[in-house]
Amino acid sequence: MAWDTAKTKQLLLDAAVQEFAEHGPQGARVDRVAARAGANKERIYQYFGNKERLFAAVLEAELAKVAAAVPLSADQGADLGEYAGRVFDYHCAHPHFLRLLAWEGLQDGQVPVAAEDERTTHYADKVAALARAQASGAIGDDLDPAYLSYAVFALTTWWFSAPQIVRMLMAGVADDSTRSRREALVHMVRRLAG
Amino acid sequence: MAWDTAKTKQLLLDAAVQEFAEHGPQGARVDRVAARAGANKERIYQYFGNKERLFAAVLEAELAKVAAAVPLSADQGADLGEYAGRVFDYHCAHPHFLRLLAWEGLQDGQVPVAAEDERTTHYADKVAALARAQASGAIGDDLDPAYLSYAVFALTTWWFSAPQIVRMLMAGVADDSTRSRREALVHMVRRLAG
DNA sequence: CAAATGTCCAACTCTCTGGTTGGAATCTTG
DNA sequence: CAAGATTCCAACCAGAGAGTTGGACATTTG
Repeated sequence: MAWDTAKTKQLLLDAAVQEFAEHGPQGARVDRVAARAGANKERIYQYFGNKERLFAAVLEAELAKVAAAVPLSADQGADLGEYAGRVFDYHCAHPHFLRLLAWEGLQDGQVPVAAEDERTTHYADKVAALARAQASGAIGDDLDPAYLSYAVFALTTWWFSAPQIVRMLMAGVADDSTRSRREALVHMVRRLAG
Repeated sequence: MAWDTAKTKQLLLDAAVQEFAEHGPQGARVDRVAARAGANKERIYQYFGNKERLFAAVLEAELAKVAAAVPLSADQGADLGEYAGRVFDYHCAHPHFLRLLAWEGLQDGQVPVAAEDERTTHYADKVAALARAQASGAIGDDLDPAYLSYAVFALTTWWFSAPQIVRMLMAGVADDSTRSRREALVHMVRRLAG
């Protein structure tokens, strides 16, 4: 049988995504990643160098996915609430992504953020799209567009970042389904966008 | 000299707060906690049992502090924006607390949340205060008070939960000082409260 | 003061795990 | 098909770090 190194590498990366999302960069076990992928531990060091760089590779791969999955163009920015809803939907479907991001945020200040320049321009694009929507009058312009997008991301993702707090906070809510969370989110973002 | 075990225990707890905030439950090193406190590692096992229970003790201690520091009574709830501002100020002054909470949120689903019942009623009180403020007409009532407090916490804390993303998001903002963040936050919460 | 109890610490154990290695199997090339 | 390169893997290594222990010292109690 012919070698299929690309496939092995992909299997390892997928396994690593799961493992890192569950346990974080510290708790993740290289052996477990290899076992999940049905490959040998040594392959990881051959392909990715070490655990730290494997984590970086995982982050970059997932960032690319999410960037492609939920674009924000100028016209879509017109209904910011619905955009937030779509981001929310994405995270519901791929709950591991925000865990990876959360772990990245908690990393030691020493380790550089993965693909920082690329991501910075990516966010700049989003902010610029909001600025255009404001200029066109589609949404209110009393907030700096960067702060407005801050609000969108904060409101959209905090369900996933602090699930234990959300659970305690929502203990008394009659209907706290995913659907009603989404509705509340869309409602709140629309109001913020004015 | 008389033994001062209470002091040693407190020193260990303080050191553990720092260590866990910086490195998380996985990355924290028991030896380092002992060294920071100028005590012996064995004291930790004597007083707290093991690393996991030390982490729980750390969380409970800090939760008690924060609950006492930023109360939300019905009348204070009238200006929800200013309440959010005060919570923001607290976290600026004690940045380690939200890191602890973030790590708690990422824990394995297996380990029980520290002081869950107590915290649940604590949050229920806050939500009830908001509900009263809504009933009195001080703030708008088109949002479930639980979702409203979700928004307050999400907007107030995401700066700290995802600092790397905030940094990239704010790269193009002329004046992104703590002050302007606080102003934007108060403004956004006021608008949400209607 | 002497026994009992509690506090402290240096040194130890033992498991876990990131990373390596030597060699076997597989593929490519001439 | 032979030589060289590449992929694969089982076993190994070394260090780290959670948790323990044995005994020295301090304090209380009778």
